[in-house]
Amino acid sequence: MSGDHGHKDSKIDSGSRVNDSHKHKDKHKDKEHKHKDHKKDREREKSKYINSEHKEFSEKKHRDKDKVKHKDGSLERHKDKHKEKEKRKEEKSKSLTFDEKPKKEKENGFASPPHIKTETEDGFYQSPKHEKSLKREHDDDDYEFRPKKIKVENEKKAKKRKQEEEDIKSKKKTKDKKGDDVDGKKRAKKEPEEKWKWWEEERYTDGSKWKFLEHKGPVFAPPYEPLPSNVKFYYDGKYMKLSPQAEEVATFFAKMLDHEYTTKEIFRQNFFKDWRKEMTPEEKSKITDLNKCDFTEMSEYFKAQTEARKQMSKEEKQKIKEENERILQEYGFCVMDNHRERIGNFRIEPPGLFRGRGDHPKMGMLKRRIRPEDIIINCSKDSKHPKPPPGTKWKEIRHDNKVTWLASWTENIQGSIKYIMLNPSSRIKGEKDWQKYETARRLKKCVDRIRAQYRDDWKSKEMRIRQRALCLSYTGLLHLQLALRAGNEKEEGETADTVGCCSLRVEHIKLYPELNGQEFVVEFDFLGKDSIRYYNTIPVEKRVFKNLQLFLENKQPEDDLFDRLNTSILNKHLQELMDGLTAKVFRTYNASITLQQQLKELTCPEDNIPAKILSYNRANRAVAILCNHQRAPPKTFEKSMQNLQSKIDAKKDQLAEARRELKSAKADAKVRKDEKTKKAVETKKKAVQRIEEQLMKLEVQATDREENKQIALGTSKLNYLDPRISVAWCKKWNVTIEKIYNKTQREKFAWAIDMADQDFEF
DNA sequence: TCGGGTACTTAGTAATCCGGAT
DNA sequence: ATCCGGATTACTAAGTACCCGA
Repeated sequence: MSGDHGHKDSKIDSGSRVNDSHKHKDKHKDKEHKHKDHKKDREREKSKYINSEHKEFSEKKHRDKDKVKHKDGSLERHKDKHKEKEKRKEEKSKSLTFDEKPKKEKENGFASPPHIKTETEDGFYQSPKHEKSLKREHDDDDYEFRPKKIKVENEKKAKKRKQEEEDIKSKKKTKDKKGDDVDGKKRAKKEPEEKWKWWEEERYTDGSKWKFLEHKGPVFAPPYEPLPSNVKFYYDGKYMKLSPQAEEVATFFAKMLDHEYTTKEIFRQNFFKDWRKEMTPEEKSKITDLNKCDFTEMSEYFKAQTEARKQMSKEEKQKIKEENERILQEYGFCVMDNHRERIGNFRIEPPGLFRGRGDHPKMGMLKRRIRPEDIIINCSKDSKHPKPPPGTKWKEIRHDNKVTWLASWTENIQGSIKYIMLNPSSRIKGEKDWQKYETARRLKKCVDRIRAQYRDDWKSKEMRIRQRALCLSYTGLLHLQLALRAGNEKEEGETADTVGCCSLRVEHIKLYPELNGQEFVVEFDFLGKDSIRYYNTIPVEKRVFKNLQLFLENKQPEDDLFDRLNTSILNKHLQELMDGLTAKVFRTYNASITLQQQLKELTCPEDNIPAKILSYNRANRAVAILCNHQRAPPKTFEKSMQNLQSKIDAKKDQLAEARRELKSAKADAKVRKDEKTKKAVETKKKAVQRIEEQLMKLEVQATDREENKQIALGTSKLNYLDPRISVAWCKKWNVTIEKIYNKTQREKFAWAIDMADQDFEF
């Protein structure tokens, strides 16, 4: 097995997509040039100060992380679209070209996080490419694959690979990692097939994603059930019977009445506009003011329904559960190349009101009901095609094995396409994931080269090269150090105003020649993906600072910071530096390398298991902070902390009591010296120990939770951390994998769990 | 080069599940 | 048996990346 997945399958067969003659024309092109002076009264304030030296996490740092509330409103953007566009065009035409080959000399020292150096020094695994990739070769990298153990497996694999088209059921596996048993039993019934180790098999080299694909199509949202007649809607205080269509849309609003969304003006406007489209002419003429609409009875009705659902008897609940399970078994799986694979989202999104995140101009719009006529089915020709519901037709059936989706439709809010795809545990997702980490590992090997190069180019007399280096230095700064997202352009007025690296505007950074005793400090403050605030201050080299100053010159706050840079230019350039390198690889690389480094640093060999896990979580946390993965502090957070604290207090009392007992038992034993009392002493001693352990466990838990208040670990764990690092760590310290990954995660990372041994190095 | 389109990953939150405490 | 709260799962929005044709 080689990790040397060619990373651009999609490129291989460009243009060969079947049937791309289908245009989806229902795109929303009616963007009235609305004013975008929408107030940025962002609902999110959960921003957090991110320490610039995120690399070194000490526990203290976690505890006294300052929180900076988002006092905002300052980032208003008043743009004249036309002017803006023209300006852009003009600037783009002067755009830089990065046509030169990178130089090779090194001169390190760009404010690089220390760990990176360390990492690059160990040149593990010289083992040169055994098994070259099936796809294009990469200029250099020996993809050190994992040492011996894996090599053995490679042989196994070699044998297997012939069977390719046949049903390959790898007999013999089931080295159950303890704890899997439970799952094992459960699924054994449903899945006679033993766990398939796709990672021991050959990948497609022709750009196809599968040879055979059969599924039953998606599950549609249940049809609308009109309200009982006693649930009434009032307009201007008077009862009014709504037509079914209008009523349905009204219920969407009624269901959200408790949510603060419904108080927002944009939401209300959008909703009302779309609602009116569903009304009969009479309704339309009557209902002209949303403020006069009274949805409370509907709202009450739905609340009662929810309540009733909760109160259902066990049997009823069981029945529902079984029904769901049945649907899952029927529609939740497909057959792809001889294997039954779980589908990720087999249900069509039900109609409702669009809930954008942050300050979204389209919040409240009606998300329409999707019908079979909207659905494109993708499956293989020779499969049993899914049947549309009686009396309906699919929009189209195609057989495109260059893509991974099973069904798709065009959504009416943004006009984008939605897909039904496989679960992360599937081969097709897993391979991609694995490949992603291999690309990041290749970056690790040349990151020093990249850094050295742009530093060198910087000094170049030649303007062109210098400019290229500047672009790169932002890469160095923004991607390597800060792990920012790339920052694609977005259509204004279509989405919330958020930015990433390339789309940063002048108003998003501040330069301080001196701040808190540090020289040349850059402050970042902007809203990123999902309108999560990113705030960070970081000292930079003088040269970088000066260049940034230059960039800010003669610009308005709402101008682009990097006016000649966009993700496409950036990625094109990165591609030249390393095959498969794109902006997002830096995030993956950064996250994984940080985890590995933090684990090394934080894990104490003599710690017990809970303490080790705390260390793991802290390492994970370091990454989450780096990547700015935040969450709203759970509503119940304070209370749950209190509960935990009282548990700890109780435990402490218990411990004191146990100690007293032990003492008296000892005294007793001294006097009496018989077997019985001796035994009693032993028992008491054990009790004390046990309680001490429990106490310590609770305290660790409290620390962990406190530190986690507004940081979400899940996202990085699932998307950025090479699972093999975690697996290796578990093996090294004898921590069972279940402590780190839950069942779903174990399924997703089955490949890593199976293949990584404790020596794995990212 | 630009806009449009497509495919796929990454993201936070809401809903639901489930197990332990009462 | 029920209730509570944390853990898990479901959901779907919001990103990245890259292709294509004019």
